[in-house]
Amino acid sequence: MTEMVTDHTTQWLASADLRPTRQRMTLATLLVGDGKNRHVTAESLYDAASKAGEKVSLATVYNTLKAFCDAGLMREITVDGSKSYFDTNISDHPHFFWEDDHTLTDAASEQLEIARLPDAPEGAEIASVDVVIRLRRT
Amino acid sequence: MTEMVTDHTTQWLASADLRPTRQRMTLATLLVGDGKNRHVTAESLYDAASKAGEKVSLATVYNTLKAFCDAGLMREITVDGSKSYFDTNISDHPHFFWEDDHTLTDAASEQLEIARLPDAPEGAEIASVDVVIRLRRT
DNA sequence: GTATATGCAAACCGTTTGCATGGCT
DNA sequence: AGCCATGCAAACGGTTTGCATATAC
Repeated sequence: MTEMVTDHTTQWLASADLRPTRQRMTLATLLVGDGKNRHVTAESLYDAASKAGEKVSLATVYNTLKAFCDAGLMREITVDGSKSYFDTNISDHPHFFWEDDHTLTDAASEQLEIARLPDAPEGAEIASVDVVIRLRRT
Repeated sequence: MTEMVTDHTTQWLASADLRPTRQRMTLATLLVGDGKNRHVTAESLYDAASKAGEKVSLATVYNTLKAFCDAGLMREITVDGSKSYFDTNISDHPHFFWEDDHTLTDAASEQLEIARLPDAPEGAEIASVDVVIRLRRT
């Protein structure tokens, strides 16, 4: 009888029909291995993989993050013109952006209440509403 | 007796103690000459100046936009990872981002009502809250 | 005259791509 | 076997910078 054990990370990849290659498993484990949400840049994830002793090229990190986003497993967040952030939390929620160290964290979506939103102009519909709360350390 | 005429554009520069050089006057006129708000990228402003027959280098457009932002005359808006947008409307207000043609327009701030905002985490204070409403043409 | 702005081209940095190699099914 | 993923290095696009020249005050 075949063992049917599939951990969280394996399932995460399988749910998007992405082959569980060594590199993808490495990155996916770093991203969702512990079930927590994470915000990374290509560089930070590359560094994390390198520090973990895993060999992945930076181009593959970029390609993989893009693949994860295309597959709906992650979301790309635009907060800083100079680099891209990727979020494992794909639900609609606001973000804290720490201006001092250019870090991104989640804000609880229940704590944000938008009572009224501008109407979409003629011929357009709202695709999404991005809320970024910029923080300064006191 | 000296003529004291100072038009809107001249005053705009003067209010920020910026020397009214030919290039700055050219760009400032394109930006606020008619009193309307405008959203530009370095490239779009450079093109506008070129089409108007004015000679300004692209590097100067970048430097000038940065100078205008540093002086508090404009605001840089982050909506698209790949380029920077600059807004002549420095008041706090939400933006529409047209995903189809990567264009930025203002949304009326009176139409946005945020009833509740997440508390800033320990040791931090809210610097600003950016709201970007992404639009898709229907 | 002196400080500052400009132009140019080269440097920069994050990201993407082409192509040859290697791995998954 | 066949398709897809990977790695590398080169290309890319937006932005910045160093330095010589020109301009405002």
